[in-house]
Amino acid sequence: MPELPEVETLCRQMSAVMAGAQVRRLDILDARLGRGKNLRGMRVLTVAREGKWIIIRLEGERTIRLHLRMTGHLLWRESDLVILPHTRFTLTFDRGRLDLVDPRRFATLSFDSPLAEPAPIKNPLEGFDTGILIERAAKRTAPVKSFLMDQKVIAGIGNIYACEILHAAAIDPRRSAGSLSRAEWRKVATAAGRILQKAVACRGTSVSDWRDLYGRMAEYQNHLSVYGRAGETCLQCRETIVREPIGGRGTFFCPSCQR
DNA sequence: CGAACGACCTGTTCGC
DNA sequence: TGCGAACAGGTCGTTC
Repeated sequence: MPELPEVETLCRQMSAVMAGAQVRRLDILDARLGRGKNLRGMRVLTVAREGKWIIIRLEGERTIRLHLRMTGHLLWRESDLVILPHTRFTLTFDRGRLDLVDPRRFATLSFDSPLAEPAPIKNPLEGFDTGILIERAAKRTAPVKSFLMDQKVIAGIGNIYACEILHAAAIDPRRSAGSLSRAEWRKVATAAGRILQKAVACRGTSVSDWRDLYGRMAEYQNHLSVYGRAGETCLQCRETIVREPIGGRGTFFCPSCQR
């Protein structure tokens, strides 16, 4: 589910409501998430995003690391504290409760674990270095779309935004990453920066069931050019958008203006 | 090292 | 209407 803009949205909203707050209790409802910790009385220092990871830093060098994978949702609730279906943990504060709701149970939770090796482009919101892209893509034969989604290279881009970025850059997603010219990588970098920034401003993309921390729909789904639009008309050239699997993932593109 | 593919889960949508 | 197949925002492990 959530890619960089969705996770960024949740982190900003959590930071606003949780920073400085004291944990009352943590309850793990799904044993798949592992054992909980006694965090009672600890204050939240910061809530930050690393790629698609959510890092909650607490007093005493304690951290909670959370990854929502495909269907993880986080909801902040202050009234009507009924446990919704598929709730996997609850983190209770004096002023409200943070719930993880995750139907597919792919989300993961860990405590105090070491940070992963940062990707060369660890925060696409701060801009891209085209040189790094070219260097890392050299000799890679996998499709450029899979390359954009490789978290070891760029942290945060997933299926929706990879499709949108390549359409904006007019690049065929099936081309090998190593085949793009410098000028094409510049177009990709520019498109990626612009699209991700705008998606953050829109609080993400609500395809199917994504909602923000307060259960509200996002806005970027109203700006999608290709994702989810198979059979519809390309707004750029009037050709029909197609869907074709790449790397096992549904990929949407315009066969006419993406070359 | 990189690439391809199945596995992990459950719910919803699609096609006959 | 009903039923099985296909599909879904993401990674990870295995095999070649």
